[in-house]
Amino acid sequence: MSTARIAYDDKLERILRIAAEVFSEKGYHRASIRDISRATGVSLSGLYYYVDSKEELLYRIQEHGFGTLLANLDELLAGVTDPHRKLRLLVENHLRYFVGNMKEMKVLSHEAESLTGDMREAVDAMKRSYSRIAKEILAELSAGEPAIDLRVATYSLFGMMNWIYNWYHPDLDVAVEELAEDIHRLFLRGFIGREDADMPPGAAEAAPGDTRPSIWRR
Amino acid sequence: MSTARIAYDDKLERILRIAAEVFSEKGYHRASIRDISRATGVSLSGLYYYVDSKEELLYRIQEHGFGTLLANLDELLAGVTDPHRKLRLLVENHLRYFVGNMKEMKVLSHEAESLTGDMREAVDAMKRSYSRIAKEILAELSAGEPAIDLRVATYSLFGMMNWIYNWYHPDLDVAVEELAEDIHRLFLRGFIGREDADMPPGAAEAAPGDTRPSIWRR
DNA sequence: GCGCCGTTCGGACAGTTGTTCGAAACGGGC
DNA sequence: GCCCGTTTCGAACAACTGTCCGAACGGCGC
Repeated sequence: MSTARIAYDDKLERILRIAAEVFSEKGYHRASIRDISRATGVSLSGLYYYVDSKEELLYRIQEHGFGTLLANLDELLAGVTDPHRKLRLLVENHLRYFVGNMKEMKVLSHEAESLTGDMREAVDAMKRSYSRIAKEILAELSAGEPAIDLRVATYSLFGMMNWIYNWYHPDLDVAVEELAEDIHRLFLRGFIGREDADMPPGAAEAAPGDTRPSIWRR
Repeated sequence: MSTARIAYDDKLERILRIAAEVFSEKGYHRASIRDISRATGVSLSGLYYYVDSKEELLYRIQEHGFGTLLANLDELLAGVTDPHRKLRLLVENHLRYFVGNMKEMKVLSHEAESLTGDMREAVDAMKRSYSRIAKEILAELSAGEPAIDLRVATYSLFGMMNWIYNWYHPDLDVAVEELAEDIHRLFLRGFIGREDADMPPGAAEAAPGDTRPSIWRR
């Protein structure tokens, strides 16, 4: 019974992972269930044993990706009070997962509007709490006198980070560590205005290398 | 004869403008030619008198948008030598058009991969020359010792600017002028590191208010 | 060996897609 | 008033879409 459950979960996970690849390559609407059937080796109707609809496939991919991103951020931020450190951890967490799961993250970033109804709302809610965390960190960081509109700053940060699926190639470009460092520095100096003022020692250092290569296996 | 030509052009332009709206609302693949027929009031087969295929519709929208963006940038940069000033003008030009033509620009940003073959290549070529201009400005700006990888910096800037279709609402958010100022400051300080050093007076000032509200009418 | 139940799949369904074709309507110049 | 090139459209096409149904399969407990 338990081994059957595990087999079921494994197969579902495999379907989701491959579906994410197909969606990221062709786009959600252009990709057909038949494409996913072909890519997974599971028959057309067989897919419907694991999932109720094509939309649920997209939902579970987004839910899974965003859930992991959020959970890991919570874990990383636990006990940390210094906002400089928090920002650094957020950027690093975000980019590490983005680069480590480019296909899935492209689907998260690019297919935001492809969900409808309750599933759309559920994912949007996660997105809202994620950006609220970021916005609060920036508010602490600017401490009273934000020279730059907080909404503009928050979404500029996300823009820098989420845009990478449009250009970043792990083979050609700088490694993730440097990418995270560059984007962190770019944003922080721009936002704070003065270089590293008030920053406690170690706040800008990289987090210990907790790689966790795939969101599908923890 | 000439008035007929004008009528033809006007109608084609109207079709493209409305098609851009439909594409931006439903996405290119989810929107059907029938949707565009309904929105424009032109019959299904009537559309094919103006355009050879659905893909050409998308192509002409992207071509038109990018072409205007590039042409106006060229015009603005003509004769300007100071890289600080150039950057400011680039950001302002980009954001002004983005905000003034949000629907079309969303189609440019979001449907980059929806074109194929030669049309894709043609638009990609425009995109390449646009980012080359930006990259060269950043190279001049950093003058020999770029603390941040140039590719990372360039695409971070584009990320900030192009992401706005995901969050910016003209009614709720700061005006375009402030948006451009914030993003310009955010990026410049982050990239240069020291505040406004070496910046000639007036370089950070806004360009004269040449609004040009729509790319479809010049 | 038998029956059960979780799993798999071929084949079909109705609806939608982009595109085409031939004919009709239009309008300016004779 | 007629003619001819431009413009418009209804109707149809084949291909493809997401989803569903009923039958078959497989291995496990008895």
